[in-house]
Amino acid sequence: MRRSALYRAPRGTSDILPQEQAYWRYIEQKAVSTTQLYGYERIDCPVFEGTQLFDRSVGEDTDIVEKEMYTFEDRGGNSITLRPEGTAPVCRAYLEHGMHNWPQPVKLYYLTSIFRYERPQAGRYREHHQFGCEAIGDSDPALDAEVIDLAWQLLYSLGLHRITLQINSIGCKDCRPAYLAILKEYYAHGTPDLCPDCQARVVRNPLRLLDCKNPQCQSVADAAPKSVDHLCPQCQEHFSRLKEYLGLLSLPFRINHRLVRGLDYYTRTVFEIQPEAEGSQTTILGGGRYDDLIEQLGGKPTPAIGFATGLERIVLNLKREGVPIPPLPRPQVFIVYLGDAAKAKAIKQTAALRRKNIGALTAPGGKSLKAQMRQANALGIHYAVIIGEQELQTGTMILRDMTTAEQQTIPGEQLEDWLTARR
RNA sequence: GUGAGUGUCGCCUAGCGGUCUAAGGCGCCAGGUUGUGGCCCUGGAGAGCGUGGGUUCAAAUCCCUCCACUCACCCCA
Repeated sequence: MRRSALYRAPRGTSDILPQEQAYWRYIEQKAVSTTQLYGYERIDCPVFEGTQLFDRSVGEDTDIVEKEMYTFEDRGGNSITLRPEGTAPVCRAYLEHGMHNWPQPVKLYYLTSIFRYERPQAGRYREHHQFGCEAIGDSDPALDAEVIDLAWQLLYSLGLHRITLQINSIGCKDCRPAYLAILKEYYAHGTPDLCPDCQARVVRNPLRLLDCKNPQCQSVADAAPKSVDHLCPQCQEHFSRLKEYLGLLSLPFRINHRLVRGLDYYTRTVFEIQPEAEGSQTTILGGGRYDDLIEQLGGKPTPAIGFATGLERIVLNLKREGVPIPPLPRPQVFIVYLGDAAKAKAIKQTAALRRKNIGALTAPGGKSLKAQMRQANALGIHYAVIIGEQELQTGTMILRDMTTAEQQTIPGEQLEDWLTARR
């Protein structure tokens, strides 16, 4: 038993410890710098929203709304939900702040925690973190291509090279009903033994029939009518232009006729990026167009497209692929002292260096010289400075390079310059 | 919601009915002469074996309960 662990992080949540932070900082920095290249600006929305926002946008028949939301009543009696996805809040903000008056499309990115009540497993948590981009206010397939390009470049530049891009078009509100009718018709005939889930889907959410993973449904779904064969002329045009633009960008995409997504708001373009490696959590990044969402939320008809990617899954894949991660910066110098007079000097010197933006440490407590040196070494500090009686009297310091074990004595007043030169 | 697996010091692991007042490695702390790290050596702190119950003369070791965690299904990032 862990006596020290009377309290534990709630199921499906985890502490991101210092030794993991290099991964997170790496991804964050790359995400920020990459999106800047495409003109995105950051937005941070509240951790919770009114429950209705998600009911309306994500779709009441989706798993997320049906059984995965953290919903509760606040003290004022309002139904509140911890955000289970990032797009709806951004759209809410778009409307609330009149962003339709900004230059269109409005390009926003977010980096936040997401909450879903699920059974945790590898790459799936109750609290996880998503990085997402939304481009709101333009329907040009060139924008679709640009967003997909951004998603691809982000993952690729992180060092994930063994990835695949899949796209599909699931039509719009004009042509999808007819397609769904055809799909239902197909499933109504000649489909002897569907899994129980699919039997329910035929009525409730026929599009989802296509991505059923149940073996007995595979062949049926494979041979099902394809959405791309039943697009209206506008959607057809949109999709073929998209493919053309993706070609221009040299993005190696594959059309997956069975790619549909689990949120109801998607229209036309949907896409996913998956790692080539085996594993249960196949989707590392997913997104698509949602041309009707803003209108559904009470705005004017406003086309939009976006994607989101799970940071935990990126970390998982970075580790699996053995991608080298740049280490986080450490203090440059550790000041070691001998005796009380030297300790006072060390404290002053450490503070002075910090005020000059040089990371510096000194050991609290009455540690021996040996212990201080050990600590400097264990922390991976590049330089040690030693101040003892002799140095105090001569106004010098011993400067030791911990990586080469070379050391020299320098005048104390030169320390700052010396370190600055070697930063 | 369903299924499978696991549960011994901070981490990893040994022990599989008595020799366990539980062992080792990593890590941590302190030393290895007088002012110096990494290797090496010595010592120290640190668990009573997830929980409750049962079987037994005897349980970390067998059985059951519950709990937790992990993995997988579903779905999603």
